[in-house]
Amino acid sequence: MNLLFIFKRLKRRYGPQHWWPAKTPFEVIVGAILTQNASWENAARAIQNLRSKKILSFSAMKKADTAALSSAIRPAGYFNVKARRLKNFIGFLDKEYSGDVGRLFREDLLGLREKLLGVNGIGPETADSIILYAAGKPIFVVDAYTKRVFSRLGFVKETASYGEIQDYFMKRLPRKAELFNEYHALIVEHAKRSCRSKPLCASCVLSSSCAYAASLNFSVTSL
DNA sequence: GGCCAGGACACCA
DNA sequence: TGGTGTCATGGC
Repeated sequence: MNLLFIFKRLKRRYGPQHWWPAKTPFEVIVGAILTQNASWENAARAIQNLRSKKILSFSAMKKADTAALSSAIRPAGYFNVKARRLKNFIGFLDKEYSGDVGRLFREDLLGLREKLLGVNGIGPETADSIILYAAGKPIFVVDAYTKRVFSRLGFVKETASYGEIQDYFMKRLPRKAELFNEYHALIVEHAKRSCRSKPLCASCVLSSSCAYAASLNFSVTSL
């Protein structure tokens, strides 16, 4: 049982996920910030508000004041914080790349990651989501779902850091953006359907008593 | 009414 | 380096 095998089973079960749900790379970036510790549904509401208020572009967002932004993105939660974070990114993009996302993405993967992490409000997961889903560069995105599912499976420790989990995947998978794209999306889809309960659900994911695991033909003993 | 959702950061020891 | 408090809406 390896990571590619799990990927194939997840894909067979859930099908292609077509991530990221956005129209442009800029919208991916906005969405990545808005979905921080929020459901995608709420982030999508906030994006729709930005769209209808015509502040879903670099130039419009640059002109908009923070109060207008925060008012539009209320449904995503933490709206004051996230409005500031959007502004931080806009300021960074303006200053260093003249507002051109394409120029930003011409940085090599590690350079891009370092640049993004330098923006206050963009942490590891948000940076990697932007790199993978907006820039199309191969980096594995780790989120709470990834950690929950794969620590339960015994692949990584429950206390593993973001970097440790990311290394675990990237050392064992071919470095292909399409694979990383689909894998992360499938983990999210699977976890949303089967792993919501807390404390850790013993029957989650790969236990033979888990309906979803059974549907995937997984079992802990076959690991 | 409580818990959770595709985190990140400031602050502290 | 690691732990804790904070930010906040909307669905179940």
